[in-house]
Amino acid sequence: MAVSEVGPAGEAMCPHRLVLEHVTSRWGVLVLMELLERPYRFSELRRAIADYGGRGVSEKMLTQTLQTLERDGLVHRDAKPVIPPRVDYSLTDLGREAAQQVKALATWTNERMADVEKARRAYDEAREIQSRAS
Amino acid sequence: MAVSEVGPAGEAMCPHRLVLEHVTSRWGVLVLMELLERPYRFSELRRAIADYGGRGVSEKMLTQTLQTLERDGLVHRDAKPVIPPRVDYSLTDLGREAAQQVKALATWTNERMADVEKARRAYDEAREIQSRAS
DNA sequence: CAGTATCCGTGTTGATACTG
DNA sequence: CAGTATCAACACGGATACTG
Repeated sequence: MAVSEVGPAGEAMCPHRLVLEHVTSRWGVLVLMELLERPYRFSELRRAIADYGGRGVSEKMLTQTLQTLERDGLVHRDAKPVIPPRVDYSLTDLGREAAQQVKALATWTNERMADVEKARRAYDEAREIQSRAS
Repeated sequence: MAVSEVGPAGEAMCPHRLVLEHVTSRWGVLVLMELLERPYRFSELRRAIADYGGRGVSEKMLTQTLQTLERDGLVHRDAKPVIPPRVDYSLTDLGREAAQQVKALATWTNERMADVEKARRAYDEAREIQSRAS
């Protein structure tokens, strides 16, 4: 069957929001950023993403993410008819543009991390004081 | 209790990925983009987001999103002690930077929509033909 | 290796009711 | 108006087993 055409709740929404959701999805972000560096094979990509920490991505989710991005024309899938199978994933021109935007966002996040953490400490401290006054 | 400190699955991950998830989250994206235009009150923001289509955001999710973004230092919350209550939300300088990145991504998505839809048609057609050869 | 298919737990979400 | 609290549903994501 076809890859998901609708949002999580199945409701209609303007089409460009869907693409935005695909691109900014949990694994979509990481896939695009990795592929920005170079093409990857399936398992290779899975390992690369695992290095970001956490549990990493399951085969199922990676497959799903790649299919969605391929369908949107952002990722190119090159399946070589050899045994054992070999499939290379790379970005299309369109995908490269998307990935660069995502990368910019990730870079910004990285640069501003100190400010964010400072804000978080201030926020938590304020709440701490407030709850103390119960 | 404190606002979510961990990812969906509860696992540890590098801190900047968390911020990225907050910013690119389902409602985070829309909140940031709306606030980039001007400050909003709570319900006003809820209505504005509903106009994007779909079911819109629930009060709970909007609250949660705003709290997360506030804690990260991206959103400023200004609660006036009046009756009935009035709370204005706006972007901090940090938040404005984030929102601009997000906006750029959304704009790109919008501009490239035609290409994406073309790719989707091609993808679906290819699968159609393949399934016909069963 | 690179998937697909299936089942299933659980977290995220949303509806509802309630408070200040 | 601007939330908080509680509960139920459902989609997401993961584990496993299987295929080409």
